[in-house]
Amino acid sequence: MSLKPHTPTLHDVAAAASVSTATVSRCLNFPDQVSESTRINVIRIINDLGYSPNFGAKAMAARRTNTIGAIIPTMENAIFARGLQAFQEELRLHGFTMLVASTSYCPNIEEEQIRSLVARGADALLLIGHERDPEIYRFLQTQGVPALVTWAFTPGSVRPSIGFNNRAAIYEMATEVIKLGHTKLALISAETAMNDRAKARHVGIQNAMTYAGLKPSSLQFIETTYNIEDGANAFEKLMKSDTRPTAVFCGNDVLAVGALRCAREMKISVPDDVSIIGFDDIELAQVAYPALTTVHVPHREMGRRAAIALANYVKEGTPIKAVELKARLVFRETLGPAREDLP
Amino acid sequence: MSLKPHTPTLHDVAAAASVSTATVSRCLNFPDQVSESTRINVIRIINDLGYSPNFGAKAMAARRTNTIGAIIPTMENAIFARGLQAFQEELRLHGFTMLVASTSYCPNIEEEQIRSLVARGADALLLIGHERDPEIYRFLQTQGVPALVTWAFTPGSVRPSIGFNNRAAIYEMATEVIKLGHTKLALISAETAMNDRAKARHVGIQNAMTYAGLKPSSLQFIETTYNIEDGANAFEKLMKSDTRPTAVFCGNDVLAVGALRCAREMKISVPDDVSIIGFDDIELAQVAYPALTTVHVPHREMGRRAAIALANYVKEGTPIKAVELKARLVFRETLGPAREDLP
DNA sequence: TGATATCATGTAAGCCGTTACATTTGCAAA
DNA sequence: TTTGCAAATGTAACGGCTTACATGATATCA
Repeated sequence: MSLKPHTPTLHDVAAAASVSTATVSRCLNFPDQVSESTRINVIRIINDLGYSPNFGAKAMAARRTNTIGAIIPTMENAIFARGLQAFQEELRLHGFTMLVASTSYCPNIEEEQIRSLVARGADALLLIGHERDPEIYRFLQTQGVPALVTWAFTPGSVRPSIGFNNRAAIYEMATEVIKLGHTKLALISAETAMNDRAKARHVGIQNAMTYAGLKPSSLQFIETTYNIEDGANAFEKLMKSDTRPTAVFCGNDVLAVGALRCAREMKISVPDDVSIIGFDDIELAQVAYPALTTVHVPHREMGRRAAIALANYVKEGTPIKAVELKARLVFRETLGPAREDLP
Repeated sequence: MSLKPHTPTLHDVAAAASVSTATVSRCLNFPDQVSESTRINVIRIINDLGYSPNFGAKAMAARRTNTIGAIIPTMENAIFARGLQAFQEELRLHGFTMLVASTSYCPNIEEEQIRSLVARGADALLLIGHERDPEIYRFLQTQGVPALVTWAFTPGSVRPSIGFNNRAAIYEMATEVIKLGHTKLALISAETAMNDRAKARHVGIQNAMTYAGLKPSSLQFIETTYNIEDGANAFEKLMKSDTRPTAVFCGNDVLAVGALRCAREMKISVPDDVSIIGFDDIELAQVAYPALTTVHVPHREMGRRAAIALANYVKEGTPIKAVELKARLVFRETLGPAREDLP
């Protein structure tokens, strides 16, 4: 319906400059293959006409888009924002453009987005976590689109990934928590279906409990979606249960902040009455009051490394090799020793 | 370098199904124009082959991409996230896909991104704020790509926009602040160059001061980038100046939260010693402690309306008409009466 | 001076879909 | 059986760009 006022094409430029389309194309893509005089002339005409190459046509002819797609669960909170920012910045340095899509943590939408980005000609894909329908990996295979998994590093996984060991990181934290005398633990988690990170964190805590002689089955476990509100609700439920935990792990900082808010509303003192532990260490964590004890994830580093690996792979075919980064415990103010006087 | 294992094309599907490419195309785009038997057969083959249409080719042939681009200053914080989410959701309902790009508040990058999205065939663009090089508007004109401005509604502007009146909103807030006895005001703002929203907010406060008989030039004004850290630094500077303000407006909630953190570190009580006012009302504002008094921006509504307007324009040519939404003052805990006993 | 290498430019064949238009098929009515 | 029409399918042009290959012009050297 929007009747376009004839967008100028390569042809138009070529005609106006009295050269062939090939020459114009070369002016744009291989300037030094063209004599200076023609180049200057062509460039001038390009500007005059307001010419802009048609991406689709270009992609089709060149069979390359210099585009890398990133598919993340959500843009709503800052969890992936920083890593993505770094990814993009690094990609840019290598001459690539990033295309983002988000899935709302829904596998179907993820599949749709993957297909969409592939159709759009993404030269490669950045994915979060390993776990997804094998059909999808097969599809990527047929389409010849390499995909790199981040935000997770699972030793011995088939596919290379750049990330950290979710299980080990939370295991370490849980060990510290237990050392402080906590025995009644709870975890407010993301839904673990098709989410290997969430699963790994669940297992990590249980491992630590087992190691410390606690019954892993005593870990109170709530799955929920990732909003501040959800964190608050889950926390409230825990606090009202008859086996009130003394330490609450949260699947991420957003949930933890929600829990914190709920505690404030319920006049439950943190960390005196209950400890709260986050995950990710996004800015929110430092700003929260009391400041959140959490697991620091090397977002930027992860993004940067992923960009480099992917760029090199697409440009030179350098095989992608897995990289394990370290998550780090950050002790702030929401973790304290367990109260002894509770029922 | 990445030698692709021949991605299946429409032709391949057609050959395998012993029909023409036209028929396959119709199976995908107008299923009811095809007999059930062939359709089923074709679909099966499409799945077998893992065929996926080439976006570029499709765009070129159909001269339409069903893609709408959104160009926002940043994804790092949540300011635009919610609005964008709503924009995308609504777009999806209308059969469009959203492509996002961010500019880091840099006009050059913005121009680059606009060109990139146009080249990618965006049927329309969502832009934040009015102010940009007229050259860009001319370019969009030549390319026949409609653009809709949001996050701002400037009465009497040439271009239709869907947003709120930044000046009026902050004017209202400033009036309330002044009513509480504050006379020494400060504003921690985003850089105002090429940022009409920031400018409008600056002017809005000054207007309110003038109206109340205060000297607008007495407004202490700091321009900075948008990070928590920046908010903290700017706030510290203000608190150490000899004309310490009693109320500090912040260009957004992120800066305000930074200011809040700094106040805590400096043992300055909020709102007893100083009031802090945010802008946007992102989730952060409720979670902050003390909870932030701020200006609520109708993010989701804005995103939704923009999506509807753009979708209808692209599909049916319905002219886009400007919509003014209302921002709302939200009084929480960081605003209190001015202290009288200060020097 | 003629042979040859070098550089700038042109020609035209794709890349992969969509769609206007043409053709074939199937079936009901005459 | 023939005619007529609608439904199903096919044919092929086109969209904008890249690039292998061909051509033409200049410079280099023996």
